[in-house]
Amino acid sequence: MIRLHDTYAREKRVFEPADPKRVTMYVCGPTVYNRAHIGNARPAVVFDVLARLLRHTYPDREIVHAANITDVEDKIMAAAAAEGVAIDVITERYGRFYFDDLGALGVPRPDVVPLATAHIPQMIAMIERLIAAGHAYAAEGHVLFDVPSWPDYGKLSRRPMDEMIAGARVDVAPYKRSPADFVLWKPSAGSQPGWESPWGRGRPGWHIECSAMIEAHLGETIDIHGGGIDLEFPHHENEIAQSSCAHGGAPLARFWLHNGMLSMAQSKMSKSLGNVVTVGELLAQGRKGEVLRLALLSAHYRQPLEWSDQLIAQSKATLDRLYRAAGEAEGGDPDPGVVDALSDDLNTPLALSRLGAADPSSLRASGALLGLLGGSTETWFRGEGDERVEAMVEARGAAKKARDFAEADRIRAELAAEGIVLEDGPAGTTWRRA
RNA sequence: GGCCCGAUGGCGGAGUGGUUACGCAGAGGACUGCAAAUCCUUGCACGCCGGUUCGAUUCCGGCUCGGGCCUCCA
Repeated sequence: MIRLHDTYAREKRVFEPADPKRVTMYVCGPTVYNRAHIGNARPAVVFDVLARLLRHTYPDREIVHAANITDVEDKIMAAAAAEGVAIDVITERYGRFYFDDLGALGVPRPDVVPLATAHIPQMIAMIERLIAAGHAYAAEGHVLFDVPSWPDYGKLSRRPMDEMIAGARVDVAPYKRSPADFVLWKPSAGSQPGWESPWGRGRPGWHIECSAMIEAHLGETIDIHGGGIDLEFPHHENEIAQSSCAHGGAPLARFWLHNGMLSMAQSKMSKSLGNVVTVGELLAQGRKGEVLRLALLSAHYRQPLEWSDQLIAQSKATLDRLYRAAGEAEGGDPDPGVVDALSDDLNTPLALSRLGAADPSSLRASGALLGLLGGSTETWFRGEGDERVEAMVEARGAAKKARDFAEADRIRAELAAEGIVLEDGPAGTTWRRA
């Protein structure tokens, strides 16, 4: 039995898929205009663990994990203009980087990866339905969602609608009926990417993308919708409004899950603040992707997590210990304690602590649920084979046998200087990279 | 200012109405030629003030501090 914290209800609820054959999950993906930072990777890792848990819990059902790519957006246009290249040069480049980075973190490509630009007709169709139903209106080339027409607006984020309508902090565009109304479609100038529509040449607003792609791939009501807590308002609120109004009031998602933010130097990791470290940079520093993954899972997904070198070092130490315990075992079933911990709203820190009590083969299987411990222990500690090191270890063994400890220690120190640690055991000497 | 979330030992981080995980780091010991790894032992906490209760870190209220969001900038 899985229990998940539903942001909408603000409590943990027992999760049971609506469809006996299929489980549907959608997670808001990136806008591809630059390299992903480690904070961007948190939802991808967290919901990958959830997908693994769902596959384990519902082996007879199809698990459909979808995550979109936003490939039309003003920031992309700005990035393309800055480099003097076409839009799709930017989106293809950073889309590829994104999946490469996630792959390094042990996150496979989701089952469905819809591109916004591949769903323009579906977006237009949904907007037309919203207009027909009286929930949207066209004005000066824009189409706006009529927020006051949807009384449940604000329920997810618990914001009183009258305040949103009354007090907008930004300048309100004159064509808006209510300050709270948001854009579904906006006009594109000649040089901007655009598509023909009933309202002229234009492009979609950000929020309608997710609603249309969810409908196209997963249906009207999905089991789980995930994303960062910073998307709760307005993005997810708007998604709910659009989808529910287009579907006669049907809820968009049965469970809303939100991950907490990563911080660095005490504040949210974000480009605008400059306190960012990208996955690519961390990998280039020699950090192993699996270490980064464990670091991201070391706190409960809803808690904020402070990213630091110490966190990385601790995660590395933890993985060293776990790989040692796992040895070269394989097969086995996941430890029930680990499964229970994950089933309780994805309690990864508790699951991690219970990994320590599992026997080797169970440890491997339990690790697989978390996307950890998938490689061989020898590779983990040594990386590529190294004949030169082997020869030095052998030479030191000979020196030891001759009780020439000065020579043996000299060789050991020489290897230590390269970050190679020797360990003398009953079965001989082994070595590893620190 | 509004809404929401959090506050646990040197650090990270679970959990619980009463005996309070786990990991890292530290200390002592075993093992080792010396180490490393491993094992054993061990010190250290529940932001502040009230309330409920036989009893609160755990429930309730207030406060302080920190974080997130506050609309076509996501």
